[in-house]
Amino acid sequence: MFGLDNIIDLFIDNLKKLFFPEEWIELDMKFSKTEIFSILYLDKRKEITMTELVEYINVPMSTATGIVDRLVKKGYIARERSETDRRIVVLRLTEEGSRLIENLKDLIYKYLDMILADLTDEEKQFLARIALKIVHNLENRLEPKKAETQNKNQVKKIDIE
Amino acid sequence: MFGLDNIIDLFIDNLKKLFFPEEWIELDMKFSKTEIFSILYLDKRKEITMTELVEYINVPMSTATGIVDRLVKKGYIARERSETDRRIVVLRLTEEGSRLIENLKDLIYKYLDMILADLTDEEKQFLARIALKIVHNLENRLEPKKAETQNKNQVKKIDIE
DNA sequence: ATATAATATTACGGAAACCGAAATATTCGC
DNA sequence: GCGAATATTTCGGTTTCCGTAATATTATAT
Repeated sequence: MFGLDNIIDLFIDNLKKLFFPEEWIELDMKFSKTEIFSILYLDKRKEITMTELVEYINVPMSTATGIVDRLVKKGYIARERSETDRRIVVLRLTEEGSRLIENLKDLIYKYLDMILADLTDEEKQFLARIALKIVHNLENRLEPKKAETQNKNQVKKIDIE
Repeated sequence: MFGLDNIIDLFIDNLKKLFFPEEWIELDMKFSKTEIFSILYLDKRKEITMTELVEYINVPMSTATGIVDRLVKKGYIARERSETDRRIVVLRLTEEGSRLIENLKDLIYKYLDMILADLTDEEKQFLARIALKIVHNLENRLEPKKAETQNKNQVKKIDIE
């Protein structure tokens, strides 16, 4: 369509190089996939409950307990009871957890830097703009909650068959 | 440095949406990570030996045998002995395996298409060019084998401590 | 020709991370 | 106080990987 066809093949061929450089290995050893997602989600939300975590990473409650167990034992997240409702467990990153995220972002940043080394400044600028656009697109496309609720009581288009 | 700093945060926040859309789920259920890499590598190389596979996916031989066992049982790859050296096992994709790859590429293509929906044609063109550059950069950076072997018997730099 | 090396499979036992179901504990709201 | 909500614990089972060692088959070198 617009010349990305063959690029896809190229990217698939280089998938391994792209997503599994040496730098990732340590991370890969330290955490499972769900653990990484849990930490990242926690970093984003600052405070979440077990139920929220379960909804996000999409695992049974018993599994989530295990995941959190490990992360607590490793010292990356803190597990406290809510003051207002003592049934609820509140998760948050410890300082070590925050440091971990910082390091992770640093790693990603350096990795990107390496990958983008060949690009000119203009290309980088352009790429940054496009990346922003893509992320926004993603957000709208996969999470149109706000828009939905906003339009909820406005107009209801009815498809006619 | 060039405006990608905050973009990284944005991307991390959307990691899950980016890399684990609904479409991927079926794939995730059907294969382990190493299985996917094995199939993709096989598609790229057309024919490989167990040893080559092991070098690529970086697992013990006994594990690789298990991986291939599963993929053979599922009908995606064929396992034959080399005619010229009967110790060697030659792996190749079956027709069903090739179809699988085709579908996978199709999936990726559609997914990309969705993600890039917001971009103008010029932006897509530009992105294609940049992508090419990045991949080439990757190839040179992580696989300078040819250059190495060429220089092998030329000069040997000796580190002095 | 025989010993050695290379290639791969098989056979263990063991670990990590997950599933799902059921039992338990605490606490909240009514 | 009772039923619902929140989370943990327990338990048996599955998958996928690890690492070691034994075995089988074939190629190569002396």
